[in-house]
Order: sequence, then structure tokens, then C-alpha cells
Amino acid sequence: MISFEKFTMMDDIPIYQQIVLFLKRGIVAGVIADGDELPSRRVLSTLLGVNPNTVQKAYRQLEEESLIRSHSGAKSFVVLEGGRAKQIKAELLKNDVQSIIHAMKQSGISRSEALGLMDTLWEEGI
Amino acid sequence: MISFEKFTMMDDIPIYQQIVLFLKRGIVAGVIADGDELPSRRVLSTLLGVNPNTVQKAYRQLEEESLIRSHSGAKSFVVLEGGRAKQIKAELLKNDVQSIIHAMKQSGISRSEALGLMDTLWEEGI
Amino acid sequence: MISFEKFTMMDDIPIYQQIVLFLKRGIVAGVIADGDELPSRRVLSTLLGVNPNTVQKAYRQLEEESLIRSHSGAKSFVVLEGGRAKQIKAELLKNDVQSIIHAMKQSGISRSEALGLMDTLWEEGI
Amino acid sequence: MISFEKFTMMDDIPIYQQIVLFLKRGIVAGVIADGDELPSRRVLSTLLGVNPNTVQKAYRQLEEESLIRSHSGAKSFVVLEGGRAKQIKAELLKNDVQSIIHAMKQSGISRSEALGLMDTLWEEGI
DNA sequence: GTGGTCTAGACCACA
DNA sequence: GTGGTCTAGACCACA
Repeated sequence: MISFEKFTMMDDIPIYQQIVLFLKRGIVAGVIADGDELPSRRVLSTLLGVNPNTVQKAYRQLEEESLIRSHSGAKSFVVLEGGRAKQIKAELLKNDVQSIIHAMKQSGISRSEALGLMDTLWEEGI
Repeated sequence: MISFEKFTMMDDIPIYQQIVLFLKRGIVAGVIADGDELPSRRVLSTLLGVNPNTVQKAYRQLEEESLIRSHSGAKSFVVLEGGRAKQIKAELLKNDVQSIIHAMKQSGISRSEALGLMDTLWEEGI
Repeated sequence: MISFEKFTMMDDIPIYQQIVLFLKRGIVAGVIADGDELPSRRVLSTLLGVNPNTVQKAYRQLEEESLIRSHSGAKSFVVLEGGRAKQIKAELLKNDVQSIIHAMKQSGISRSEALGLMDTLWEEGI
Repeated sequence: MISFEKFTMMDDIPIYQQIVLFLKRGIVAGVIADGDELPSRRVLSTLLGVNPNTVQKAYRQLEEESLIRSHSGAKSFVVLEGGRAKQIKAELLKNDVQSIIHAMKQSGISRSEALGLMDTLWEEGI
């Protein structure tokens, strides 16, 4: 059973997306693997203190991305086909880069400055 | 008095650094300004459910960075000289870029791929 | 390995600052040089009969001043780049002058009297 | 009875002078006053773990400076006539200034630089 | 082993 | 009240 103990709620993104992200990060970190069982909507919603519909929305998106499989009346499980974890890793990375780009643009940083910064810092950290 | 209501604890960075970050992000966001009063070590520690020493460690680092000023027996205040907020903004941004670079390196992404990704995503988001 | 045999505890300054001072004086005196190995926190704390945290606090300050370098899991070493010893010498001297000035002010000595005293004594000692 | 609990031995000045200094500093600090009783030579020597002659030498100098009075076979007492404490304060201060001047000369600092430093630092500390 | 973080609490000086 | 220092110890990651 996947543990949501380490889940910490933030208030700047929709909760259902936070649940989705939590799962994806767990997959990337290797904590969540193919075949793992998910808590039921009811259980998780009371655990997180949120509306069951919020959890439902998260599970639905995960199902649309084929990351979990739910059989009505039965338990839900994680489905991770080969190479899928890598894909998600790339997806999360892309999101992070995009949010940094967003912050840079708002700071008035130019594209060349941004590339220069990344180039410099890349080297620094060897 | 600076509010810590929106403070959410995470478990992957030391708590004292989270407190430091919270303050810095508040400064960058413009929620925290020069002259703002900080809660006392004791007050904040009980509020966060954390040991007073942990808060003390955070406050100390902030004072070493000249972001707050503490006088024994008196309250502590934020000190923000001209242009300091911009500096911090740049510092936080740099940290974000560095952590992304770290993640990329661990994913086996090359420098040119990283620069290419940023270049592409920069344009996309126009 | 740096020897702390000659370390003598005083009770008017915080212990962690005494450890910092001891190192700095050793550097200025030329007894401690670049690359010297420091005793571990645990070892030094039992040697001085002091809590490990107190030593940790001293080492941390030294690291923040870039005088030592600590890597988790590895030993700590002194780092002295060119000209750094001279800087520290000047710093210690400044501290001494400041504490004397403090004493003078508390004795009700005026600035001109202080300068006169120093001027006179300077000549005497030729 | 004057307490020597806070006495800490240093190894760069003769012990008997350290004892003399300890008394004088106590007088300046107001911890030691006129009429205070001194521990006997024997008692103090065992307490400090030094030779009785060393204590004797210290007491002798103090007597020569009329700071204590010893009646053979009887106890020794501090003698502080009016204004004497101030004199000692000035004497100790002078010593401190001299030792700083000594350090400065060895650092190759010129007289005018020294006076300039003191002048600057005097103002800084308001 | 090493350094780093944290708890739970005491005691101090300052005001 | 406030901040600052310190103890006694636990637990963690890294190597």
C-alpha cells in the first residue's frame, strides 16, 4: 500500500494536482513501483482531510495517463510499463525548467542571460 | 509582525533552512518588508512545533546574512537595505537552477541537451 | 593533526568563540598551516570536556569564514589561501584595539587622552 | 576569603605574575575589596598546584606594591586606600596598550597608522 | 568512523 | 519578557 504520510499540502497548486505530483515523484524516486496498491478514494480523502471528489479527480487523471488502473468495486493499482518511469522523470524535469523559465521572464532576464547562467552553473558544479 | 501561517514543513531540507527560505521568499514576494517584526524564538518554535534551538539557528543565519537584526533582550526586525531584495531574488533563482542542473546531471543529460531544452522551452512559452 | 594541548578555557567568552580564537591565533602564530587536519567534533569535545555541539558551533563558524573545510563523512582540514593569515592577524588586532577602546570609554577616558596615551607609549617602547 | 576558583593558568607569562594580575583584575572589577582575606601561601599553592615559593613571590610583589599586608604568622589582607583601585585600573590599561603597541610594531604598522586605527575605531563604536 | 541536524531543556545577561 | 550559550544525547547520510 502506497503511504501518503510524507504528503505535505501546499496552497499554490490545486490539491488534486498535488496528489498526482506526489505519485509521480514517488515513481521517479523509486518508492512507488509497478503493482503497488493505492488507498481507496474514501480512505485517502479522510486521510488528507479533503473532499472525496478531489481524490477522485486525481485518480482519474492518473488513469487517463495510464499510470493506475481502477476496476470499479475493486482496488486500484499502479501500472508502470517499461521505460515509463523515465518518461515521467523527463516530464517532471520539463515542468521544473518551465517554472524556472517563467520566474526568469518575470525577473526581466533575457534568454541569452538565462542560457549563460545555466552554462556557467553547469560547469561550476562539475 | 510577520505571519508564519502559510509555512508548510517539508522533510527533505533541514527545518532551519526552510525557515530561512520562507523569509527570503517572503521578501522576494514583497510580503515581508524592511522593519517588519519577527516573532520571538520561543513563540515561533511553539507555533511551528519545533525546538527553540532550530528557530535560533535559522535566525542566526539570517542575522549573519544581515537580513534581520537581533539585540539581546529586544525584539528582532527585518533589515532590508536598497537593492537587497533583488540580490536575494537572484540568489534564490540561482539555487533553483542549480538544483535542476543537479537533477539533470543525475538523469544523464548532457550540457548541450540541457541548454537545448531550456532554449526550446523558452521559446514555447513566449 | 592540530594540537589543543595549550588550549586554556576562560569563562568570560563563549567556549565556541574561544575555540575559534584558538585556531585563529595558531594561524597567526604560524603554528597552524594550510592543510592541517582538525580533530573530529567528537574527539575534541571529549578532549576539552565540552559538549559536541559546542565544538560543532565553533567549526561551523570557522567553515563559514572559509578557514576550514568539512565534508560529511570525511575529516576536516584547514584552508588558508594566500594572504589570509595576514587578514586574520589584522582582524585579531582590530578586536584587541576595540576591546581596549571599550575599556577606556568605561573608564571615562576621552578620545584625545587615549590617542595621547598611545602616542606616548609608542615612543617609550622604541 | 578571596576565591581563586576562576583563576585559569596561562603558559605565556610567569605564574607568579598571573597571580598578581588576577588580584589586580579582581580589584579593578570590584570583586576584591579593602580588607579581604587572602588564602595562606600553603593553601593557595596546593589549590593552584604550584610551588609555595611561586605564591610567595606573588604575595611579596603585592606587598611591595602595598596592595596586601602580611603579618608573619598571621593572615594576609588586602589594603586598598582611596583612589588606589583607579590607579591599578590605569596601570592595567597601560599594560594592555603597551602589549598592543608591541604587536603592532611586530606587524610593521607605523605609528600614524596605529593612531589612525584607534581614531577610526573610537568613532565607530560611538 | 565522519559531519549535520534536531530535541528538550537549563541558565545567563539585558531591559 | 528578549536573545545567546550550553548540555546531553539521538538520529541521519555519507564513506
